[in-house]
Amino acid sequence: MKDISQAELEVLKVLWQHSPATANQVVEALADASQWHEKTVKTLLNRLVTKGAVSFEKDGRAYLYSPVLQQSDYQLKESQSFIQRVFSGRIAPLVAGFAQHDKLAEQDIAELKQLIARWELENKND
Amino acid sequence: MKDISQAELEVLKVLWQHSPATANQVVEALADASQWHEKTVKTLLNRLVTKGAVSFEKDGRAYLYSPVLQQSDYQLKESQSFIQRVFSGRIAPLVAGFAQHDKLAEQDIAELKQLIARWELENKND
DNA sequence: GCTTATCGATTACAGATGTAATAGTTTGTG
DNA sequence: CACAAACTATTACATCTGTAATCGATAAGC
Repeated sequence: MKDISQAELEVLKVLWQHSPATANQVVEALADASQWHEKTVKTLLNRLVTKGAVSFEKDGRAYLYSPVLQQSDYQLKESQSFIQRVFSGRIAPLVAGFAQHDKLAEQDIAELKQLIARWELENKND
Repeated sequence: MKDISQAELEVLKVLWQHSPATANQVVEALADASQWHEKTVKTLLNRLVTKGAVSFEKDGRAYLYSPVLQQSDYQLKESQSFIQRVFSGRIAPLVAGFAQHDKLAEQDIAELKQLIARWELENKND
């Protein structure tokens, strides 16, 4: 699968939230957040189809688009490549950077603690 | 500062590890990891200079290159934009994804626990 | 049935990027 | 001093990306 560009990602996000969707529904969903012309959004949809990240089925004259690439798969793959590229594969330094610059909220800490606890339960083979 | 491309980043990494460095030193440092032609590396160095991410001073006929953009600054900025783009700004889901796919090592957990502890010390105003 | 509005498909075009090759300049060497 | 070697600067070029406009088909209304 070819890389998804940043503009394409915004379109994909819409489909992840609600699919299948017509091109116009996607255009409308993006109307608030972006200033994209309808033609632009349709080009992006097309490129996503070409890249295999989105599929469609005909519904009369219009198409109904659905994501093929799932959000969780995208997130995992992008996370891994990002962490590899920028932090040589180590995840803690990323979180540490956030902590140092006050980008961590109470909620983040709580969630991190919880998932650490879960991890330790499942890996109690110390 | 214009965006640093992925190829440019590899060059920057060399300078973060050792600077100042001549173009040839950078070329050699990249010789193992990549198949880049010498000319390619020099083009990338040039683009980094144009983008303001790298500076140089003349040393005879050759230049000595140094990073202007610091690694920690780059990491923080990229992390924030990545987390925003891919995880709507929440960092815990990223770590959770790693945990679910067994991408977390003992050491990662240890580091995370430690930084959480530090965070809680500094934010004991609950 | 014909025309028009509406879809998707195709084409456009400038800037970024990957990956070099060539041109121009300086310097060490004979 | 002249020439060659070694640097950097400039140029090249295909592909990807952002951002649309135009073309061609088709469905809906009159």
